[in-house]
Amino acid sequence: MENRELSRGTVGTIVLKLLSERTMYGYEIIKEVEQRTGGEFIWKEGTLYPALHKLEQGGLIASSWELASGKPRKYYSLTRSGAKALAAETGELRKFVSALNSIMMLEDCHEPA
Amino acid sequence: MENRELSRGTVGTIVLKLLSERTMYGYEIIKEVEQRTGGEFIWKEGTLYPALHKLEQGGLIASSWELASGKPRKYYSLTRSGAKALAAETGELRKFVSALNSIMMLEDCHEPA
DNA sequence: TTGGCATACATAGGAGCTCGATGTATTGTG
DNA sequence: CACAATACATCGAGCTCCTATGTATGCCAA
Repeated sequence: MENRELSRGTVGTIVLKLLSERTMYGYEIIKEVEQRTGGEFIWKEGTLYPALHKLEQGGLIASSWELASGKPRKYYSLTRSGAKALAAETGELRKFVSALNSIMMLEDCHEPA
Repeated sequence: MENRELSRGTVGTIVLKLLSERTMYGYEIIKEVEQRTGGEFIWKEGTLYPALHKLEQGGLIASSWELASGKPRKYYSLTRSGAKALAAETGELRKFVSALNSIMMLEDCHEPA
């Protein structure tokens, strides 16, 4: 993404969303985000790890170290509070995009099948 | 908006979009944005005025003082460079929303009429 | 075997943007 | 006549994300 300000405020919500689908570790999240967005969102370690720590401190996610192919990985999972936060933030995001469209008229809609 | 980070990076683009429709002055822009978004985007003076100055410095908009009902107003209009920037930034915004949807699946679509 | 790359964690510092607060001044209204 | 709305402007605070840096392991190729 060229405009580095746009992604602000979305990192935490995206992490919660991914963890609501399955347990994941940090590096895996970075790669998953990059893949799903077709390389549009490329997060740096300095972006994700502090965000994960903050989410854990807030009790929205929980972590546990596990061994995979000899390397220790810190797996994160969504807590009940995290699920609530995800719902709330998804609503905020939806309102934001809707408001943005009311002026910019981006019309990010798919063709009917 | 509750999440104050979301609006980051969108102010300049929204201003360009509004000025592409008609010439406007600062205070008018604030009210127009508030009205069109149904109160979702409420910009403060400390948000808009520095943004306007930066856009003008960059040559994307031009200003001229005019008198309306005794009060001096600084009217802004889009320059040719501004129109180009608007097109580019609109594309960026569209890609951003699309990438966001690829993970969050907000589906901000309207019902067919 | 040794160098390089991907993997995997982490933190500190800097930069940029928006908001809150504050200031000035005029117009319209109750 | 006081107050709200209009209309401009700036400064400092706060938050987030990126760059840079550091550590360490596993794997593959030369």
